[in-house]
Amino acid sequence: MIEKDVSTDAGSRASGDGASVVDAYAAVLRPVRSGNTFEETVQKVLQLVRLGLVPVGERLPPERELAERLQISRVTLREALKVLQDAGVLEVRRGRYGGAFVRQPVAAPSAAEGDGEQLRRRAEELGDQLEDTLLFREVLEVGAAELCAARRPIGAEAELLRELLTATGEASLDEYRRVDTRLHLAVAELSGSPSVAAHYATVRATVNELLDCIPLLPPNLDHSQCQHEQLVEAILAGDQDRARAAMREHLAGTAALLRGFLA
Amino acid sequence: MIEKDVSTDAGSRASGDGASVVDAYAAVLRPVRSGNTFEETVQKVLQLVRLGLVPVGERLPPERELAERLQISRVTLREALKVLQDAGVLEVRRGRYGGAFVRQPVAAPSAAEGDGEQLRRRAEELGDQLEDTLLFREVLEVGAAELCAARRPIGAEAELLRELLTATGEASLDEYRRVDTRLHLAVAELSGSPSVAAHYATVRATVNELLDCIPLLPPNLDHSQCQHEQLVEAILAGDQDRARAAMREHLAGTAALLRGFLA
DNA sequence: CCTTAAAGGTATGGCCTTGTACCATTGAAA
DNA sequence: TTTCAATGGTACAAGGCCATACCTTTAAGG
Repeated sequence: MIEKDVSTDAGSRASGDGASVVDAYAAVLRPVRSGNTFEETVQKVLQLVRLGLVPVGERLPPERELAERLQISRVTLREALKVLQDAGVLEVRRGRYGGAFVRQPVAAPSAAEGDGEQLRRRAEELGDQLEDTLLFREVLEVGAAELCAARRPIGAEAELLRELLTATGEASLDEYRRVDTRLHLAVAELSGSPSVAAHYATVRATVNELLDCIPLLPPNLDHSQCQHEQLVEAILAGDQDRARAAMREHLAGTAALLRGFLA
Repeated sequence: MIEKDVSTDAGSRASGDGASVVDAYAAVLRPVRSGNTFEETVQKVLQLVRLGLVPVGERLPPERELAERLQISRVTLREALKVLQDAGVLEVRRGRYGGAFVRQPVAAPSAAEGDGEQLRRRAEELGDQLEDTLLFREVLEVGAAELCAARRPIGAEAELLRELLTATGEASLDEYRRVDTRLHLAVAELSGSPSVAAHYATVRATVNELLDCIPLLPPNLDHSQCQHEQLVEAILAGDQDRARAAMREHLAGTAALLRGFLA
């Protein structure tokens, strides 16, 4: 019953009269593909680099393996690698023991342009997507922390978390972001939902791109590490509420940092 | 420092020695596209139907509009519609005031095959993806409820939630699933993150496909409605903790129902 | 009736993507 | 030194997907 306003409007709201509150179809009718295969592939490979999964100086998996895992043809993959090579992100060497190596990123000219300039440019490119990204990240990470705690990792999984926690504690400024990313990604993976992990990886790559524009200060780092400890402790204890709270607080710090530089 | 185990393993773990705990690349190196454009388009259109966004008897937006919103060519869209037409999901009529109309789904032969038979088949098709879907759904919905409460909808947004709540309360068994979906989707949209809403739509379409295999009982329905009231009340009050708790409890019911039929 | 606007139906040429097979280079190991 | 296997580099033909333009059908409204 009551097929009036709320229900029957579903159709008309989207097509004709212009979205009273929300476009009912908006969540479904989005672009099927975010670009051509080649562009998406460039982003995927960039993710491997931005997330620090392939450290500077290391090489990507061989083309044939990459193409297979990404389910694309080697030809298309190579087009993407070519672009990244031209952009100076990768260095490709031939022959046995060759491959695509991650190059040292060009030192950001942050001294030449007041801190935050580059960040603002990036943020502008993202537009509304920035807020979306930060919110989506929060949903994913807080949820992952909670699921992870609910599963109460033991054995090798618990050991992995402990190792990563130690690593973040001992990491230098240079490697901190990379190790930090690995820790968060591990939590996402130990949530038990591959989808959560995959989407987190995508979102985090975007966030890292922004974070790389601003300086990493030791005080922030100490504070961050303290929260990491809280988080891992809560997860290993199986305390969902504390895990969630610790993660949320941790994220609030990052979000505030970014918003601060943008304001 | 400590570039040992945890960090340096990133590469080798993925390529060579076989994933001690998790494959470090797993979250990133997934198929770039989940199939050809045409298949993905079929799924998108099916989503509109499964989510009840286009009710039985109503018609989809015109081909030209659909193609534009999905960012695909009309040719490809038409191939997808053709398949759905052949499958009996849509009825396409030509001429002005024509279009692709949603047909009454064929009555499930649930009487002929003991309840849950069809469900088990579907679940088997999904495999590991089922658990992933349920977990991902929980993360998205619980997170959305919390964000939604944090934004504390007012005015038209609050009104929308109230209307949908009333609609679910007064809905008949036949329309319940559709209106329920609309309510949940509204919460996801009011989270402020389009990504959350979009992914929820996808996940929910899968869940609905499973739910449509099992009978809807009035007792479950009453219980569900009670939780809806709790949820909306908490959201409108801006009470994040209660909103999260209400949503989680609500989802636990559905998950238990599904798992029960599968066990 | 006839007109007309809105919808689905069809055809063509071109670019993107793929699968497959084969070539070229390199450095470790025999 | 020679061999060999792993890795990047190249070529070609088939199919997918797209933009565009145009045709056909239908029912409301004059």
